[in-house]
Amino acid sequence: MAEAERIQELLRQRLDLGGHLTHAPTLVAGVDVSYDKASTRLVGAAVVFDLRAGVEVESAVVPGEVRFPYVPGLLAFREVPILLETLDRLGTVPEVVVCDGYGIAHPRRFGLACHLGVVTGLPTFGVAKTPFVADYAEPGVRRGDWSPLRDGDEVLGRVLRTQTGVKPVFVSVGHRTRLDQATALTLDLSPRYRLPEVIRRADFLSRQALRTGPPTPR
DNA sequence: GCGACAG
DNA sequence: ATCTTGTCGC
Repeated sequence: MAEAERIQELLRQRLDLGGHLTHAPTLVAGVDVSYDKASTRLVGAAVVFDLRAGVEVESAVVPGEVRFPYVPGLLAFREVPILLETLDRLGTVPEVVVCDGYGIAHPRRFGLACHLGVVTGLPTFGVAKTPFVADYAEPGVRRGDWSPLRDGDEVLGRVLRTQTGVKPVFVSVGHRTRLDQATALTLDLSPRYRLPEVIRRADFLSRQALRTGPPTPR
């Protein structure tokens, strides 16, 4: 595990926080991984949406095996392998990838979204459901309201209200994406529910494959 | 030393 | 992540 932290440190040197999405992206992908509590089986899923047309373009679902334990701060080592395979199955190259978890708002400033971004070279950002690191004040109650996620002087992300009166999500940039873009995209992708549509869909597909997938032993 | 701890 | 029904509220 000390080895993983070293790799994390090396990859972090390739993180691009200055670049940004050229303009409003059209093809946006969402990725997620589901696990089987009774075995080492896991399933990765990626869903691509055409934001302009407002429709799902395609999706990919890939089964695999757990090869790394869950350790807070090292989630990427557990999920990136299957996510790379999953993204490879896509027929299109998304302009940005939304991850279920954190980007820069991480103990060593290199969460899942940063790791996946550096390894793929694609712009990425993370949308997490629960707090991890950094402090914050509860944002306003209206959709679109947000408050900074901060650790001392540095702003690591935003606590964003995607639906009025609903618990907020935690947004942080991963690679080649700006916080304001990640915020706007998260809202665009969440017109009806708390989480981005692409994440909800990827979660659904991976979970479904986990249920349907196991060949019934005889 | 103790508690916290993305998914 | 995963285990899990009903129930409160709009």
